[in-house]
Amino acid sequence: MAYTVSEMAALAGISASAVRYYDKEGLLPDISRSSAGTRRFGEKDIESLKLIEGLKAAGLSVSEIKEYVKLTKRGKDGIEGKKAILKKAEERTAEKAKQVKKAEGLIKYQQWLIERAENGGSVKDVPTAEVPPEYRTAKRELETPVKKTHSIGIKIKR
Amino acid sequence: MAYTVSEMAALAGISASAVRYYDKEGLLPDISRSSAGTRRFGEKDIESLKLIEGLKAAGLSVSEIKEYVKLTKRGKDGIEGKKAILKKAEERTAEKAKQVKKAEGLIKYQQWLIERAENGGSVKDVPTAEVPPEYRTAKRELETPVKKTHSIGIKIKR
DNA sequence: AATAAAGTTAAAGTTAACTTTAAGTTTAAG
DNA sequence: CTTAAACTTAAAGTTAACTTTAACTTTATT
Repeated sequence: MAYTVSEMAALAGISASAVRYYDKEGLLPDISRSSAGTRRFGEKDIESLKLIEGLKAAGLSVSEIKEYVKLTKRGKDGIEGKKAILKKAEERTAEKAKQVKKAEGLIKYQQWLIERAENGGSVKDVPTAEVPPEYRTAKRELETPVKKTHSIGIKIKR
Repeated sequence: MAYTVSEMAALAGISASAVRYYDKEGLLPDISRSSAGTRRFGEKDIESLKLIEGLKAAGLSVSEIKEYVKLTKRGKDGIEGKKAILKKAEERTAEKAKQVKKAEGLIKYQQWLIERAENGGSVKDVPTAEVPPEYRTAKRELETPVKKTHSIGIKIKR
């Protein structure tokens, strides 16, 4: 019923040093110790580690997880705080999803450009009309990196 | 027709130090210099910067972009290498897409658990039958962090 | 009891992609 | 010609999430 740090790490599929790190950072609340000072983990600590791993996979930072764990200990009083943290994570995830889509598009466009080059097409100044519609977004992104938010005074020529 | 480093940076929406960094790392090939040594960027350098930004957004690392640029200079001879780099980026992107989906699921499940707690439900030992089907994957992920690849000899109890 | 394996802490190291700083030139404007 | 603004380089700093190392102690087994 009592596990050492290495056993816990093995159970969670992470390293012992990571478990010690989480403990030091306060993500694992109230880990008991033997009289001599070695950590003794119990069943509920396994739950804690599972939650940590889950929250990490959900995109929370270590300090957010720390906060989340602290809020959990406050019971109902901690609910609003936890909702706020999850909402932020949700927004970041949505942002990442966008980036992934953009990346997919850019990669496919580059691949298309290479295919085209292999078939003898030029790589310079590819007319939009020749670009399959699904790659046009990517093409535009490669053409307009200029942040033209509203002319912040970019002076050219000198 | 000739831009300074700051002008180029403004055009690309990045910092001047980042442009100098890319130059130092060899992502911007053959940037010309004034007789006194200051960088002078031309139109084709704008193209280079655009490509760099695109490849970054596509998930390539700085060293991969360096390689990609180098391969581009080798023309047809570089095509296979470029394909390989893009393929790796494609795989990483697919992996990220998976992670994003997992994160979404875990976040939604936590939110659902909180809702449930607000409505008086317990948080400990939620029976799967009460969990909406769309959250069950997340629930399972929180329950099985154990990598049971094939018993690598995790010995418990001591 | 001896010994190896594993535990403990604090502090330093790792990595990527830049940024910041320092110390010194160059350029553009007046 | 004089400045202020911008340029240059090399080197050090930043950040997150761990990992590694060092020096030492505890535990398990023989």
